[in-house]
Amino acid sequence: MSSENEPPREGGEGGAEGAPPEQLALIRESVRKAKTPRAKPRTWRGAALAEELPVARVLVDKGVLHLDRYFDYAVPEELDAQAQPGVRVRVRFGAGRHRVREGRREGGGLIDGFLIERRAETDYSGPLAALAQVVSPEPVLSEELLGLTRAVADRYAGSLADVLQLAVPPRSAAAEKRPSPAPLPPPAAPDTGSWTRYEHGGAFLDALASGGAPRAVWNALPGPPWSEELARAVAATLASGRGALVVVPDGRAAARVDAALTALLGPGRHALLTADAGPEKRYAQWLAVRRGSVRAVVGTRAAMFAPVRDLGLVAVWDDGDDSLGEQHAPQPHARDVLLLRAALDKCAFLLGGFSCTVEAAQLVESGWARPLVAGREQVRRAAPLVRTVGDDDLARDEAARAARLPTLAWQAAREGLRHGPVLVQVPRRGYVPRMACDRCRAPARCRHCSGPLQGQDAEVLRCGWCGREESAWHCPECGGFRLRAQVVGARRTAEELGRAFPAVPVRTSGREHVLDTVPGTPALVVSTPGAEPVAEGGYAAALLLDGWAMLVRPDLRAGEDALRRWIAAAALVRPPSEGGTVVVVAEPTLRPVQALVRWDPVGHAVRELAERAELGFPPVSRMAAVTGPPAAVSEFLASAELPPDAEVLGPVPVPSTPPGRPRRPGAPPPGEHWERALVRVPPGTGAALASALKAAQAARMARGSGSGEAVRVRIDPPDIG
DNA sequence: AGCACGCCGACT
DNA sequence: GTCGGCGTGCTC
Repeated sequence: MSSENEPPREGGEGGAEGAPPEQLALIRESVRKAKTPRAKPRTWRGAALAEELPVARVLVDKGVLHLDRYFDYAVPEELDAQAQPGVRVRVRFGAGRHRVREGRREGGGLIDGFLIERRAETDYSGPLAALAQVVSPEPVLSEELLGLTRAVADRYAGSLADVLQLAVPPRSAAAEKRPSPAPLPPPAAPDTGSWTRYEHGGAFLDALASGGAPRAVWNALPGPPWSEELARAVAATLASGRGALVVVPDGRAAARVDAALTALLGPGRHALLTADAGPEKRYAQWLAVRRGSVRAVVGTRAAMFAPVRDLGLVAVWDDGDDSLGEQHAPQPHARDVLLLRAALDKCAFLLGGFSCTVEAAQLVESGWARPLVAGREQVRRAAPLVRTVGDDDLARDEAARAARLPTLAWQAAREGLRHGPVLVQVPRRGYVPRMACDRCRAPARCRHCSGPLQGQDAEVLRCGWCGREESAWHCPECGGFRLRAQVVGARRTAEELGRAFPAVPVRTSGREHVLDTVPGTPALVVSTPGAEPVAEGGYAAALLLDGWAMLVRPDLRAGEDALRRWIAAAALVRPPSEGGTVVVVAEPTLRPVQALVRWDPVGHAVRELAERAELGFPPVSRMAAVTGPPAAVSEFLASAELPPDAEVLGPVPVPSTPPGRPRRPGAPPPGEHWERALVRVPPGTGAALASALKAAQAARMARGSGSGEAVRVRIDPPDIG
C-alpha cells in the first residue's frame, strides 16, 4: 500500500478530529517521541486513528521470548470496527521497524497475535506502530478463555502464547464463512438411569439439573456403559440452561460418549472435538461451540479449552491415562485444566473412571470434591470374580513352564469360551521383556550395576540401567545359563492360544488395528492395554498376563497404572451372576493385586496418597524439574528466588537417548550431557514455585543467549522414579 | 531470535 | 573526518 507510512499532514489526522483531545494528544505525543532524525507526527496508512479507544493491546504470538507481556498498537480508523477484543490480528514486530529510510518505516516482520483489549491510552513511552491487519473479525479469544489460559500459563510456569496455541485452533477461512446452526432450546432433564447404583448419584444429577455446581470424584461400575452415565450428567446440565464439557483420553472413548449423547439428546446439541475430524471440520465444530450454537462438547485433550458458553459442568474420564497430559509446552494435564475451569467458572466438576488416581483421591481427601461411589453390595453385583496366579503357583505349575500360560489361565479360557468371548490382555510391544533364569526364574541382572538385563530384538542382552552388553550370562543363583523372557509378546501369545483352541477365532486389537467392539460369540480377543474392544454382552472371562511387567517399572505410578489397566479390562467382563471371571498373573500379596481382587481402586488410591504424603511426593508436594546443561541448571537454580521452604534434589545426569530410538522431549541432544534437578515445595506452595520459576526463566531470556544455554522447566514431571 | 545502535580503533 | 568491528539491548 503506497500511502502507508506517509508523513502526516500538518495539524494531525483529519478523521480523528472529533476524538477526546487527551487521547489524541497522547497518541500524537507517542509518535512525536519517535527517534527519527526529523521527528514529525505520523499517521498510519495515511489515514486517521480510531476515534474511540485508539490503542489495541496485543499478545504477540512469538513463542517463549516475551513471556507474558502485551504490546500496544495504534488502531487505524479503517480497522476500528473489526479490531475488537479477541480477534486475530497481524502486527509488525521487531527492532527493525525503527529503521527509517527515505522517510519510511521498514523492517519488522508481520507476526500473528491476539487483540486483548481496546484502550484509551498506552503506558508505552515510545511511538506506537499500527495494527497491520485484522485477520478475521471472529472474536476467538473470549475473556473467559483468556482468563483460563492465563491461569494455566501461571500454574505451569509457561507463556501465555504457548497455552493459547493449545487453546485456539488454527483458523480456517472456509469454516468461518459458514454460519453455525441455530441453537436448540435446553432439553428436558433426563431421568436418573443407572446413576441410582451410586450413593448420592441421583442427588448429583438433580443438582446439575437445577443449576448447582457439585464437585465429585466418581468411581464407575461395570455394567451399564459409563459413557451413558456421563451423557446423563451432560443432559442434566443442559437442562439447567448451561453448557457442559467432557474430556476423554482417546477418540474411541469420545466416539462412545458422542453416541450416548446422540441417543439421549438427539443430534445437534453437542459437538465432537477430536483430532481425526481434520482441521477444517474441527474448527467448524469449535466455532459452533464458541458462537453458542452448541452447548455441550465431548472431545480429547485439546477440547479441555473448548469455549463452551456459560459452562455448568466440566468432566474428565479416566484421568490416569497419560494421553490426558498435553505433549506440548507447558504440558498441562486435562484434569488440572478442568480443575482451574471449575474454579474460575464456579461450575460443577466430575472426575470419573473405573479406577482412581492419587490426584483424584486427594481431591476427595482435601474436601474439594465428594466421592460418588457405589456401596459394597452394588460392587459385588457388578464386578467379576478375580483370581490370581502368583510366583509360588507358577513355580509349582509344570504346565505353565512348558506352555507359558498358567494352568488356571487355561482353565478360565476353556471355561469362558464355552459361553462367549475371552479377553487376553498382553503387554505392549514397546515393553522390553525382562529376562530371567529359565531354570529358577531368578531375574537376570547386570554384573556391573545389578540393573535389569533386557532382551533386544537382535537377541543381544543389554542392561537397562547402564547399557552394557552381556554376552556370557549365567545365573548366580543356580548356575543355569539359559534365559527366558518374562513376558511374551501379543503375537506369540495369540498364536499359541489359537493353536490350543483351533475351533475358536482369534482376534487381536493393538497398536495398529484397534477393534472397537467384538460380537458376543466365543472368540479369543488378544489386546494390549487400552485397546480392549467392548464385547457385546460382556466377556465371559479375561486373562491379564502382563502383571509382572507392569509392576516392576521404576515409576511412582507403576502400581496405580497396573491396577487401572487391569480394572479397565476387567470392567468389560460379565458380572459374577453370569459367570464372569478374571485371572491375573501377579503376586497376590502386592497391593494393586489385592485392590483388584477386592475391586477397591479408591482404597488403593487413598493408601497411595497417604504414602506419598509421608514421603513428600507429589501430588501432595508439588515438584518441578529443571533440565539442561549442568552449568545452565545450576546457574538457573542459583538465580531463581525459590520459595523459602523449597528443596532442591539433585541434580543428577539425564540418561541419554539410546541410539536408534527417537529423542523424547527433555532428553539431551546426541553427544550432550544434561542434568536434571527436582525442586520440591510443600503443599500449598505450588503457585509460588511456578511463579518463581517463571520469573527466573524470564530473567534468563532477557539476559539473552550470552550467559548460557536454555533450561527446560517442567511442573509436575511425570517420570520421577 | 534478529537487528539496529553505539562506542572505539584504524585508515584516507 | 569517516568507515566498520562487534558488544548490548530492544522489540509496542
